[in-house]
Amino acid sequence: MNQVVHQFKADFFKMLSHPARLAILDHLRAGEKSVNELQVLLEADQSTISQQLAKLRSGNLVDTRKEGTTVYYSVRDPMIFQLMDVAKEIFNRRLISHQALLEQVAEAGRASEQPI
Amino acid sequence: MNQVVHQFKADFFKMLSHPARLAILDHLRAGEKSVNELQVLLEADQSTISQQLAKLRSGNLVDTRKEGTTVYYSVRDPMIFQLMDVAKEIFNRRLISHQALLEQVAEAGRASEQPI
DNA sequence: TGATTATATGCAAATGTTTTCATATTCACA
DNA sequence: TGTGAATATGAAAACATTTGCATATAATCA
Repeated sequence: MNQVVHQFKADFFKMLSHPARLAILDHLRAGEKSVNELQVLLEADQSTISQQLAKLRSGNLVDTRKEGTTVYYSVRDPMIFQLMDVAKEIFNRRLISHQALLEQVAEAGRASEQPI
Repeated sequence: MNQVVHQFKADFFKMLSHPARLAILDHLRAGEKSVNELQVLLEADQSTISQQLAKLRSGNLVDTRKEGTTVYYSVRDPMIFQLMDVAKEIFNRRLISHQALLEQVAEAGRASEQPI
């Protein structure tokens, strides 16, 4: 396993290392969504969503379909969901300590709830 | 799935978004390794390895065991390998276009081979 | 104790990512 | 054609990560 391949894989995981992108992918589990729908679901502004989508596109994680002025996004390979599910399993097994998560949740409760 | 959880998961994937950290984890598949062994395997300098290990520690991905002045690292939850294997599968299915990988490999061939 | 080996940490420079705001493009329809 | 709606892009500021170097700690051994 050489350096180039590891760099390549690192770039792939980097795609998944932003909360908005994970949220987008989660919403796409149910099927394709338009930019506007995602914008509403994530409560983030248009430009932010569009730029995160651009990243997902550049990483070939999503496909697009245009209908009039509306662009629909969908995940290219549903196996990405399997990956996310394995990650979820790892959480459930407390690789990341329960404590740390609780602290973050408490922290978020104290601060006003923020959109993406 | 709220914002805090997505942030938490994003941080987790971020752990895997660096080539040196992925290389370290791959080497740990075979069992625990000392910092020095990893240093040799990755051809990176001591401080760099140590700081990447510090990240993996802070993310609770690895455990350490001290023996004299030597510190041995091992992965805490082997399920992380399952995650990496699913990622590999996704590559094999060409989620990431074969073309892009070839370009990067060619690029790396042109430039002199670099350590981590 | 002093020297040596193994590992960790602090800090500043270099680099990369994210956000925000403004503007551009594309399509539809009056 | 002109206007509005949906999406994309550019660029600068804010922020985070990575690297390299110097130094610190901790254990071993002469």
